[in-house]
Amino acid sequence: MSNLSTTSDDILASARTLIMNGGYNGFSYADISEIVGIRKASIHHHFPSKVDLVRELVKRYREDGQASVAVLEQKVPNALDILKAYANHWAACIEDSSRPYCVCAMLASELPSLPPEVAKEVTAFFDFISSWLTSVMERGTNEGALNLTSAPHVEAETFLATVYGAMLSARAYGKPEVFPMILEPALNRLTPTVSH
Amino acid sequence: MSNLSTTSDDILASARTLIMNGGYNGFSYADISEIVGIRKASIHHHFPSKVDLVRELVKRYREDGQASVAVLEQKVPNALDILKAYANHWAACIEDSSRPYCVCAMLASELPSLPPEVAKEVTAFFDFISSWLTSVMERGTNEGALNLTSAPHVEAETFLATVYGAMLSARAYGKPEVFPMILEPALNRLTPTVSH
DNA sequence: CTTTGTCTACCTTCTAGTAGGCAGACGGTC
DNA sequence: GACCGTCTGCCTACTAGAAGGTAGACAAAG
Repeated sequence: MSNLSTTSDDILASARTLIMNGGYNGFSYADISEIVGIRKASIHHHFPSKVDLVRELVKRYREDGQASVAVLEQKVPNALDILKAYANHWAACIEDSSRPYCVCAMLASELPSLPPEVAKEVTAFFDFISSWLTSVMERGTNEGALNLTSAPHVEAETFLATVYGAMLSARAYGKPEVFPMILEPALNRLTPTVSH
Repeated sequence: MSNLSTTSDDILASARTLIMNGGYNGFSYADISEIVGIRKASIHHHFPSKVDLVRELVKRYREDGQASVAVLEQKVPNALDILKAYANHWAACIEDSSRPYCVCAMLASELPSLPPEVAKEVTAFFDFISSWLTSVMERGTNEGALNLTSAPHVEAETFLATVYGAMLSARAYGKPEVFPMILEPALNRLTPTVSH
């Protein structure tokens, strides 16, 4: 296993945590420097500018998401179970406060004030999640695993908005349990009625 | 009409716009200074510190919201119509990009890194909106104006999450039309079936 | 004659970013 | 195996500008 974490990985990991908490303007190279245990100038060696750093961070965040989704699709055949797994992923992150907020949700809310190179990557992330969820909705309704009341892409956007809205509410109230409280009825609504 | 805008009102108004775009750490006294046409030091005369400024801003934002809600409740008797009016308010703000994002949604996402005095006011805003929406849901289901499938407070949180999630999506995609696209089916779901 | 609102001038700390030095690892040549 | 240049990663030391904030003067209004 050559799974040793490199310094640049450590830098990206600490930046991810910092952005999750305070957004793009809420952290500095000095903050990363303290966490990683390296001097500011050394960070510039790995990522010449802050834009380079965050652009790379979001790019990897999206690529990791794409990889996770691919694994999930292979392991879980049922479309409803996929949506549940996605919701549970965030529920767990919020519950144990390991990653209680999506980096791209944070950056999306700051979009208008973000450097354009970073903004582009953030938009690309949302395009990815959106088209993936749409494909899950389409497949699920075709296979009878999902009960849709609107067009698949509308259901996909609704589900995404519910997840991200619930994430924000959990943070605003400081109550992790708000997330599953909102997601449970949302998933029930998508569950086909078994008996009839 | 003594509705002349004072300097401190101008400061608050420009700060609101700046926070809407880039959050708490995304603006400075220098930015306000440029917009209002006044020196930095003069802003400190009105609001000694940045915390004072934003605390007052959020406090007024909540008070204005409470006043608007009171007017709405008096003018519109039907609970479903109230929810529609609330959704339409945001749809209009997003459409004409006058106030395309809620100040408190912006600040809530930054909550962990916010000065505690500001965080307190933001939390108070969400508590207000939440309890208001819960009361609307309760009244609506009692009067037969709303069709709820979960407990009133769960429906309230779901509705709030949908609105704020849809706001984020509209911003992330740069497409205002995403907001009404998500809200329409959400409101339909709450509409009682007329004939049967 | 005090209060209010503005100004200029300044301070300290933090910001992203740069210049240049130094030590060790890598790879090739004799 | 000894020698040699290059490359990598980190360092100290520095810069210019922006951040939030202060001191004190001034003018107008009550």
